[in-house]
Amino acid sequence: MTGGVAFRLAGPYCYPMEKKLTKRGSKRREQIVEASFRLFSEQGYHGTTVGDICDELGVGKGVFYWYFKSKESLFMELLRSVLLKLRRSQQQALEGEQDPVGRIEAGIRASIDFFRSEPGYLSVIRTAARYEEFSNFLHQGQEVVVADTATHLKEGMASGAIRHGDPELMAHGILGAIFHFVEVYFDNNGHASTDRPQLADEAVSFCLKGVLV
Amino acid sequence: MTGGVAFRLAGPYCYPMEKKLTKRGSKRREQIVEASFRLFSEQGYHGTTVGDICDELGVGKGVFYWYFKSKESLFMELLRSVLLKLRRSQQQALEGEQDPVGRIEAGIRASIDFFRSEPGYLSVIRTAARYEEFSNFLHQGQEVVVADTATHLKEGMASGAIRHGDPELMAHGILGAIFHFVEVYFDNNGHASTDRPQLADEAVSFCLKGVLV
Amino acid sequence: MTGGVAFRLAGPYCYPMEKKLTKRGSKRREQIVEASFRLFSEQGYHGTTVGDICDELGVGKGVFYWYFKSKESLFMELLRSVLLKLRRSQQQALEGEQDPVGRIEAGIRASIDFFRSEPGYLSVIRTAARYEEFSNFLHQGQEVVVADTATHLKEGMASGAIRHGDPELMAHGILGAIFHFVEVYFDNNGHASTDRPQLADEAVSFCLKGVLV
Amino acid sequence: MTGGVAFRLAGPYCYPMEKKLTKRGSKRREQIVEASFRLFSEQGYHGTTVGDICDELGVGKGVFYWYFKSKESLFMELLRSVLLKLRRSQQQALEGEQDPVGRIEAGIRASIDFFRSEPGYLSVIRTAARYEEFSNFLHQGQEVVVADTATHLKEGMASGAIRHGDPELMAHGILGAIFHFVEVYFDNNGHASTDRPQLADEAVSFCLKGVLV
DNA sequence: AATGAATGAGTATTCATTCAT
DNA sequence: GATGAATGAATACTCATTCAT
Repeated sequence: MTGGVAFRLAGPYCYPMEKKLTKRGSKRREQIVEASFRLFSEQGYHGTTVGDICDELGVGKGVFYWYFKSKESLFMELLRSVLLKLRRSQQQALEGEQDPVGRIEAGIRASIDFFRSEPGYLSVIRTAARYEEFSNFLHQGQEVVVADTATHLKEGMASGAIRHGDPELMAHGILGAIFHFVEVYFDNNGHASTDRPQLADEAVSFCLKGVLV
Repeated sequence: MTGGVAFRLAGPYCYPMEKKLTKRGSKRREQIVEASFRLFSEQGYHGTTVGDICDELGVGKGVFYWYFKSKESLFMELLRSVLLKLRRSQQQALEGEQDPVGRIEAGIRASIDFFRSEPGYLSVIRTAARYEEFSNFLHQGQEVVVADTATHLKEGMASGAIRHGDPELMAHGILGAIFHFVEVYFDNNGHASTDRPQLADEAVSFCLKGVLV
Repeated sequence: MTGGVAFRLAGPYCYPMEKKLTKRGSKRREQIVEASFRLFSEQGYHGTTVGDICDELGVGKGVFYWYFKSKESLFMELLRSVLLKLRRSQQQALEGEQDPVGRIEAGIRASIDFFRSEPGYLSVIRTAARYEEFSNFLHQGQEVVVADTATHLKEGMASGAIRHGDPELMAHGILGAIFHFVEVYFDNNGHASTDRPQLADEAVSFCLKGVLV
Repeated sequence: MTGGVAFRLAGPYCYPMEKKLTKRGSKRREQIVEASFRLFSEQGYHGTTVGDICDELGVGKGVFYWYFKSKESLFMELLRSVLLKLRRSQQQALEGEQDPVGRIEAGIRASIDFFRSEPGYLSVIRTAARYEEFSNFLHQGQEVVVADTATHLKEGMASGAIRHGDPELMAHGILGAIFHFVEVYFDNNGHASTDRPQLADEAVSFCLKGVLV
């Protein structure tokens, strides 16, 4: 059983354009990815034009379309890569955790650390959530995380550590709360960031213990 | 102390354009509001053009600008109206509740019922969250709800009903979870709706009791 | 021989719409003329909308078209009226002057005083000069003034007071210089007004020396 | 001391958009400049749409915006170029003239020749005078010419060649007269052009007599 | 006389994408 | 691989004028 997110890697948009790239070409491609990540984070998807990206690198627009089929497919690649990174840090965090509750806690902490480490990640995900073109893909990823978390919850219920209830719904509750915390406290979108060291502890408390005595 | 959300009613965008409208005019205005509510819900803000709205009603484009200053201001009006309605249903639900925990529960149930009653409401809010022009306004509203919920939480802590912790953070957790539930279960955005009658009960359980035994 | 400007009073746009107006109607009409004079002066022709004018008076747009055929015809009326007033003050100034040089001087002084008395007059004329629709009419008026001044110049040449030369061209020189002085020193268009008492004296000096033997 | 007009060459709008243009691109850009010069001259600024310009060349609208930031900036470029050309022909004319009166005469003749050579130049300047967006720039240029002419006048006063008086005002008189002559005699705006060979001579007479002792 | 409502052609500008070289 | 050039549909908003009441 996997302990993290198992995003579907197949499907539309999945593989980068089939093209044999020279060393120089790969470098150029990577430059585009980096520049666009920065720009999308700062200005949003529609706020960033293909021209912006090319200007940033000082290249003509043809370059963009040499490496990417479209603006949309570039963003999809970015999104997929962010989700993959998130999944990997979650998986790493779970390794070695035997206790289902411990796994959930580790996942929560890993997620918070992930978004704290690079606010651009949150930005990409939030942007993706905004547009139908991407939200389906995001949804899929989300469902996998939920299913995974639900598995841990079920284990916990079986072992008596977790109260009985709808595990899918609980998982959604956790996910919603965590994502909201991250949005509120790491937001770089014009509002003052209000990160606090104990955020992870309190988030874990909230999700695991609830608010009642 | 108010028991619900107290969205600021003053400020920019607050009052509809000052214009004396005849009965016919008010009707037309209302038609525009309704049509645009529908179209924005279905196609999003940028996906809906002023032309779409006018075509829907079979009128010239000038009509739109007779009643509204701009597309943006119409959307703001829609947004304000949705937030106001939400606030009112929350306030109604709180009336008569003495117990702080009861108030929180009532607020949660009212919110869920609200978005269930009309999926377009959620759509408008989500759309607003997407664009900086509106997200500030939304943010303000959110902060008020959070502050309000935090007040109930503090009362509960004082009375020993609620565990000690950061009330603002707890309030954000509740809000994030609820909003996420609503998004997942009432979403009409291409994904099959999966509403379930016991959603409110389980949401209340999650938020109030937590997931641990 | 006339001593001033004899603007053609016939032609297109010439008579106000044929309509019997009640006392109240005449008043309303006058209000429109006054308000639009002010607005055109401040904001220019295209910068002033029919809506602006009606808003200024707090009336509906129908009112405007009850009294005026079009925005254009209102402006023509304004223009005609300004030119008429200018002509009248010039004529008054000439009365009693026997000497042709004295007549020219009087005309110059009268013109300067006229535009100094009400900067809006200049504004209307300048606006008229900007648009083909009105510039023809203005041109006609100008030609009459020129012809008139040329007559004085010819008389002066006959009497030996004025050097020989093309009288029409001299007249244009005077007119051009005067109008430019007025524009530069009475301009209210964002540039600081720099009116100076001795302007008329110096203008007369410049123009008369230019034509004197 | 400069002997002509020293239009400010720095400031906003001053440099054309920085873009590397191929030979083909430069050609296209030049085509746009030429076509728009013609159209602006014939139809005025607001009377000429970006669409007109592109249609004239049989290209898509995007082309325009590839080479120019906006319609306004294109017109500014046109205006700046016309003023620069005018200044250059004035400067050339002054070279070698030692006598201040001679310099003034040369400047007058150069200006008249300039506008006679290409009526479109006048049209551009007149158009610029119509719109606040451009009139400030024009004003600056004008002030420089006036200051320059005033310098010559002062020299002439010192040497006793020119009567005493306000040099700035005299300079404005000359400028106003010349510009008016040009407008009246070279106008192509629907009125028959009535150019006459001796115009320059008579203009010089009028202006110099006006200022001579 | 007057009002509010409606019209609709008109305009500058943007931008993802394609193409010729 | 890369460039600059070109495309053209799309969009929000304006405003003189007309109309129904």
